[in-house]
Amino acid sequence: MTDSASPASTRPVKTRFAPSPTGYLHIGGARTALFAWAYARRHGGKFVLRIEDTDVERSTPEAVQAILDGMQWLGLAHDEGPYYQMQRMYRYKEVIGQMLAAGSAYHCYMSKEDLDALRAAQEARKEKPRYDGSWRPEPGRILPTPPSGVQPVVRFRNPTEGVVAWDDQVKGRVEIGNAELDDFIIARADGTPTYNFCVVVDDWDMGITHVIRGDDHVNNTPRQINLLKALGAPVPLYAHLSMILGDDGTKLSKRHGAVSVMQYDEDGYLPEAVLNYLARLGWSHGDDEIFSMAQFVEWFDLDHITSSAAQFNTEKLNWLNAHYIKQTDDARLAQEIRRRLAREGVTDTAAPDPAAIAALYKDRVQNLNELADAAHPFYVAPLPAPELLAQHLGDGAKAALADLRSRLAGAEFVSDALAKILKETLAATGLKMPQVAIPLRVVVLGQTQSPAIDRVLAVLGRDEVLRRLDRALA
RNA sequence: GUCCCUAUCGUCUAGAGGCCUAGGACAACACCCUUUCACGGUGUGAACCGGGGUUCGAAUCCCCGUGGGGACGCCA
Repeated sequence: MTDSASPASTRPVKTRFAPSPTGYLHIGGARTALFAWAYARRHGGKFVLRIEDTDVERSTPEAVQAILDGMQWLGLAHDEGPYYQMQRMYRYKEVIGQMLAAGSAYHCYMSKEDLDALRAAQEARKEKPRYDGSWRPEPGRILPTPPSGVQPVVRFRNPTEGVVAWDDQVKGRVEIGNAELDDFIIARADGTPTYNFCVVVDDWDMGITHVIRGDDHVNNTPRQINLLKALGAPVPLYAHLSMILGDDGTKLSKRHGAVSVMQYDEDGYLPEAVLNYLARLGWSHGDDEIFSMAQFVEWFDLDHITSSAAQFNTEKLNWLNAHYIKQTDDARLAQEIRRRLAREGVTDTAAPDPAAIAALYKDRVQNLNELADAAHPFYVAPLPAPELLAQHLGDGAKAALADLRSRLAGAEFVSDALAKILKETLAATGLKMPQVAIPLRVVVLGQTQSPAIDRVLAVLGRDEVLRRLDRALA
């Protein structure tokens, strides 16, 4: 048995991102969302956000918010939803009722304890653990009498023969024998429906044509296809994305590497950089490495998704981030400087203009926090470390700085003029540029390294430069 | 244990039988630029998991190993 011809390809494209709100949006989920979003955009279709919150124990409103925040930060806007599965209970119950009536589902009274014992016995025999069908109705078969006081679960009457197959848009054709599957539970004893069932009803009701999701769902796909067929619903196309491994090649977990996308904001990454990085992680377009989301949407296809797992590489992300920071206009970077400095309690950023500082540093930093760190001494006069002073502020250097100070008093504070004055001091003292520039940097910024010192002085401004010079020479 | 997926430089990848002496990017290294450090520029080293087939020809197709991953829940 193969796919019943599904009209998926003739329906308007509709994809979905369906996270369960049991934690934040992590990098793997973000990539899945990005691909599903891009596919819908690429084909002029719709992108649905669906919150799979049927696990009442673990779902939290905070997690829902975290996912929404993450999507917003990335700029992945949905066209429909968010739908909440808990709000669709009436529909699930309706479909379960229909299936029970049609005989494609049945009540099972096996207790959890008996089920566990069954599984344990099967594992002891080195068999694949599965339900044994003891409550499955068959023609001519007499079922046991339901025990009193036991609330039954509802199981799907899975076909016992043949194979389920689909042409996975990433992995190619996948076939799984029905003999490998068992009659899985679609409604718990308390009546709440389970994952595989909700997904199927939702994908059907919402008209999902392309299911783009993580690799870990490959094993659910044959069950969902069987369910879809039992319901007479069209079977969507499936594309299973392989997982993203941590920087060290091991699986991402909450304890290890699977950080919230919002952590990237915290760490100074631009969403453009994260998006571009994610787009290239598991998908490619020839040799292209740097591209906008508009370009990505134009290029994105399922054919060029890699089928093997990819290892996350922070260094490449850093490179992209540095690139995007260079491209970003100074006004936006100034906002980022303000926001990040404020986190450290530096709120007075009136002067110098943070945009001027951004211009000075944007092509030498890898992330926004470095940019803010660079800006910090412009607002808070640094206390140069004693070692630096000892190393760089000898008598010769002090004399040179004193000479410079006297020339600076009446100078115009623009970099060209300042560069000229610096050269005058070199001529007067016979020193080389680094012999003056480095002590100057130490005194003015508390660091031995900075952009061209004339530009730094110009941005810092006369009053502040003279004040810092005087303090050091006192 | 059973089932499923997977395998090209350290990493992300190009590659759909001859265009491959395997290309690009990050990282590394070297040199250049330089007012320090970066940025930038140029260049170098670096890979088809192993074994069998198929074919005139295989990184590309098939099989078997091996490695890696996933699934086997009244979680999603």
